[in-house]
Order: sequence, then structure tokens, then C-alpha cells
Amino acid sequence: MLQLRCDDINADWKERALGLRDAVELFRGKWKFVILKTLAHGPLRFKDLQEKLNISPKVLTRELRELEQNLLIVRTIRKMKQISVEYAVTEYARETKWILETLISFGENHRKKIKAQVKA
Amino acid sequence: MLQLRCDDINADWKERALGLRDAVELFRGKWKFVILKTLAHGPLRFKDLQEKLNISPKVLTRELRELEQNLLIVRTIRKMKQISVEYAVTEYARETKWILETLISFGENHRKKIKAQVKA
DNA sequence: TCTTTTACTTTCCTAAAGGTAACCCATAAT
DNA sequence: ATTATGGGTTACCTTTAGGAAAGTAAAAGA
Repeated sequence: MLQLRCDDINADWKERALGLRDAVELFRGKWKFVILKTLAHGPLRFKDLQEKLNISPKVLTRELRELEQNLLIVRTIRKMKQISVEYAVTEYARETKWILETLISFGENHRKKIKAQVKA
Repeated sequence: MLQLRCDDINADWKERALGLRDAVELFRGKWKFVILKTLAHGPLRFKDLQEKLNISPKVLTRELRELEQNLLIVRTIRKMKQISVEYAVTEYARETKWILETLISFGENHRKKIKAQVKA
């Protein structure tokens, strides 16, 4: 009985460790979170994203492909007068909302803290 | 009045963008989150961390220094019979708790989702 | 005195991340 | 016909991240 619960706890944190590892890998790099955050306000076209983020087209393409493969964004070709390609977060991506929110609020606070530290 | 509110909203998201940028930079790489998570269960010595994470000593040293400089962990030299160096999360690091939790739960779920997708 | 242990440091190397610049193709405007 | 725009791709380069292996220094144990 005691042994069983130990195993359960162990299995649990192993799963959690794997989850963390995968999440870290998925969001690794300079851009993934920033792109998700930017698209959270509404879909954008390739060019708009590129200009808003100041990211090179090569890197942007790669990041968008990876996010798409992980079901976090969708790419839709819209045949307007001029063809345009729109990127939008998926419903599934809303599950990253709290990651983004907690990261942002930590980051905002941390900036102040570090600045204060430098002054002191 | 309308202009004022617009400016406020703008300033707000600029701050948020800076926060996100800083947070991303701080936690960038393979190890920061994993180390914080591992130390969250209690302090560990250098060797223990190294073996638990399977990380090279060089990289571990670097990551620990960076976390220390950002006030997220403390390094204490304990003069036991044999000298030992202990690393522990700070009180401040508890503010990263929700980042870790949301990352982990997303990651755990995402693993299942992606596996399901591969099967389908 | 010799060996172990801990906590690193140093050197060397590979691979991933990211940037710049130039180019390509389709459509649209002039 | 020419130019501009959008959505990329390609080639090239630098920087950063990370790992392997060996070495170092201080203390403890045999």
C-alpha cells in the first residue's frame, strides 16, 4: 500500500518531467511565445508579422511551420483581390494563455526588480 | 480623453511586450526551467543536480550562475565535515511557480495530443 | 602518503539559432 | 511593358547553446 503510493507519486513526477521537457523543447528559442502572443490579438499576414516583430523571413517561416505542426496556429490562404496568407492561433492555442500571462507578469515585475537592484 | 486611453493601452502592451521579451531571454535554453523545477522540491548539491539532470558540469555552472544573478536561487557553502555547496530556490522564485505549473500541464497534455494525432 | 570525493574550470568540438542579403514567383497596379 | 507588393526561398555567416573529456584544487579517508 505504501509502496503503491510511492510508485504512483514517482510515475506522476516522471510524467510531469516529460511534460516539462516537451514544453521547453516546443517553446524553445526567441520567437515562439512572442508570435503566439502577437497572434493572440487577432490573425495577421506574413508581412505584418514580420514587420511587427522585426524578424527575418527565414526564421519567421520556420517558426510558423513549427507552431503549425504543433497545432497552435493555422495558415490560411485567402484569395482576395491580392492573394494573402493569414496566420491565426487555433482554439487549442488558448491553452497556452496562462503560460503567456504568467510569463509576462513575471517578466514585467522582474524588470523592475532587477532595475531596483542595479540602482541599490 | 480618448487619446489618453489609447496611449495608456499602448503603453501597457509595450510594457507587457518588454516583460515577455525579458522573461523569454531569462528562461531561454534547455535547462533553466528544469533546474528551477528540480530545486523546487528542496535544495540540492552540485553533484546531485548534475546526476539527476544528466547535465555537463560546465553548462550546469553557467546556468546556476545566471539563475543566481537573477535572484532565483542561492548558493550556500556549507562547512560540514566535507565541504559542500548547496543550491536552493529563493522565496522570489516561488513567483515562477505558475509558469512551471502551466508549462508542465500544457506539456503533459500536448504529449498525449500529439501522440493521438500520429496514430490518427 | 596516496587515493577519493566534491565542485568546479578549461579546452575542444558540433549543432542549433538567428541574422543579412539576394533572389524568385505570382499577382496587381501604372 | 515595367514596377511594386506579398510570401516566401537560398546561400552565407556569426553567435549561442550544449556536450565530451581532461584537468585542478581543497579536503577527507585509508
